[in-house]
Amino acid sequence: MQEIETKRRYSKQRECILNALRQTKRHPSASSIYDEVRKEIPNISLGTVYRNLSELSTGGEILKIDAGDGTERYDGCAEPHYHMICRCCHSVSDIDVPYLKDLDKQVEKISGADIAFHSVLFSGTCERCKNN
Amino acid sequence: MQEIETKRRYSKQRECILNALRQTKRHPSASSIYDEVRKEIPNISLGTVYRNLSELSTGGEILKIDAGDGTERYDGCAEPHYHMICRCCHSVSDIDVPYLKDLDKQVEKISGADIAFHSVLFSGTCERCKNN
DNA sequence: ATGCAAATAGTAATTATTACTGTTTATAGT
DNA sequence: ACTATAAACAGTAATAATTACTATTTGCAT
Repeated sequence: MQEIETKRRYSKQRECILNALRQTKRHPSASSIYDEVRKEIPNISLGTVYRNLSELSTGGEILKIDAGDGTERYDGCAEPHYHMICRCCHSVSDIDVPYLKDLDKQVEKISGADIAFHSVLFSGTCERCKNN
Repeated sequence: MQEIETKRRYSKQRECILNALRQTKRHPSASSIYDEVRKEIPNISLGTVYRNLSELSTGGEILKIDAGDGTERYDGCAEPHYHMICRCCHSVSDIDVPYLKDLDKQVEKISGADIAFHSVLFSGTCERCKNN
């Protein structure tokens, strides 16, 4: 199954969005990325941010994370990995445990489905919030 | 840590919502639960559905699942378990593998956070869609 | 340099969800 | 059974995140 070949053109906006994402360890929402890139391109449109984020994410260059709190977050690191969201401050952080690829195979067997990947979201109280 | 004691009163609406959820193996969204319970209580309000769903879910009687497609889904089975969403038909199904409770402990150690639980969402093509 | 489609800015529309308000109703105390 | 009280309600308005639309700009192949 080949992806549809779309000739993508360079755009200052997309480059700036990608840079902003790669320069942070946070997992910003679309609107905070918007705030960030506006420092560089003051009249960039929020729609442009959304369009590029979803394009980059379907292109596999970034990761889209469902934070479970009603906002999508984005991750400049596209390698599959797990996340945690703090129930207190709603920050999203990377969790450095190996991706359980066996789990996908196991689930394929028992469910009959094709599994592309899985995501794990830990929920709890982050170290900072724990110590007030 | 004790939950705040709220004296809850019976309501036909809440009972009907809970029954609707428990009678299905699907994982309906708020609006499809609304459609369902309207067969029984035609003038029920959508706000009532949302209010009861979030109350039942914080009360631990049902599960709220982030489908990763912009809608929250609800599960009448409150035991923690994993789910799969089909990228084709967007149906959510239960995945019958044991909950990895060791993972929570492991993550607590390496992250310093308090982990309450984790959720796993498999993404792929369900058996039905696979066979068109 | 020119033409064309991709990408954009700005705005409007949509969707899911929450908040508000005046009315109804479950239930505890008489 | 009667009454008072606050939980729950229906109906509607408001909010928030995201997507769609449109006329204009721009990257890039010829």
